[in-house]
Amino acid sequence: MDTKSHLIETATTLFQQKGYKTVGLNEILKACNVTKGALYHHFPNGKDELLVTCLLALKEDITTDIQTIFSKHLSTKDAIISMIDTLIHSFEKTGTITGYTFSSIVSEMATMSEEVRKACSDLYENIEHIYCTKLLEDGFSKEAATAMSLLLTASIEGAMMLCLTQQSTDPLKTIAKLLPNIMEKF
Amino acid sequence: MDTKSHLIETATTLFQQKGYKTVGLNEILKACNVTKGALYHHFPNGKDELLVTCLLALKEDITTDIQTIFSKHLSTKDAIISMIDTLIHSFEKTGTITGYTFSSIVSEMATMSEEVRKACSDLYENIEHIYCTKLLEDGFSKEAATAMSLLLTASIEGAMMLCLTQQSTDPLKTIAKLLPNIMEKF
DNA sequence: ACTAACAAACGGACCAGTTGGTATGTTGGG
DNA sequence: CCCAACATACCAACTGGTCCGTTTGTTAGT
Repeated sequence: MDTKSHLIETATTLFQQKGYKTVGLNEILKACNVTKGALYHHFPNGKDELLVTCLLALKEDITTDIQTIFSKHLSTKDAIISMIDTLIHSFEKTGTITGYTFSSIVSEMATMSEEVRKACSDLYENIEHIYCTKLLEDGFSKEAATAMSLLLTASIEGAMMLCLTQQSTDPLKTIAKLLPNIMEKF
Repeated sequence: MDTKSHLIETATTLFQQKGYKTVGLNEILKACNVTKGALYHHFPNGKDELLVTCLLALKEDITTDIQTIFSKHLSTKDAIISMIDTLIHSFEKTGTITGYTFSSIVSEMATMSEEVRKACSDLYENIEHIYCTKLLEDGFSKEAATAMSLLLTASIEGAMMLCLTQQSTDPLKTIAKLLPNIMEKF
């Protein structure tokens, strides 16, 4: 394979595994036996240009991948289930999630210490617990409350990520309108 | 205020704004006029210990904050709306989201270039578009499909973050069970 | 009341290693 | 001959971290 493609593939994997800041140029270079001269020949603007190239290629891959899954299934429901299933299997196999999102690249979570991971996990647990308690007061069943509190946590967390990337508060606003409707129907 | 607290507060803010890896010790030190000797006196294990301390303190703050909001409102619905509203206002005021989540700390999004942000934004747009198209085929109205595709994107994205922090596939599994139910009721 | 002893709380120089980036040299195909 | 495609050597800037000296406050003994 040509040097440039080799560089992109290796860098993409490393970025996904460890995050952009964590991965140094030398690490990428060593991983695919390419010298600095070659890198700056193909990417005159250095690391940043390499990242952008990786993201653009990845975007195409992910989009067609999801597109394929959706064309295979009749309803959105089935497609979503199949898609999440793919994610779950990938996680169980590799121990991390790299597909269908950029967050693994812009997140340093994978490289954080166990203590840090635990602190983050504890926070989400606290939040979910608050939600769950209130939902039980609202009259939800135990199972429904548990599932719903997770949906609340996840969708708000995800909406925050979307707001940051879009530089807009629209995602949170939409979620805020939708979640009450959903809760009422349960 | 004592040096240690000062250090924690300054570091927390910087970590939230720029991400852990991006912020150097010297930057923190300069920002609160503290020397390296003082830092390593209070945090013998250096940067990592400082981060963990920040996270633990932040966890308490966030938890009690959300707890307060939830105790003020009668139903979960009202509490969630109020909470998201707080997030939206905070975003509109400061230009970024730092509250109620750790993702701003473990994410490098804020420090990424405009090109990178755009690439991420485009990916989410692609994904949402796929969802939306399928939902319209399913018979959803235009507004419902738009809102629902955002909920799907956000909740899956959030669930992935939860899986990474919890080192478990449970969040995605729960979401996979819940989302079909929700889609059917619309 | 005076002081010796000790420790906590720093201040700041210094360190090796690594970072992204550049400048120059070499090579092989058209 | 020329130019793309590298390779090599090198660079300043910065990274987190260590070491040791100094100040300040507290305690204990006489």
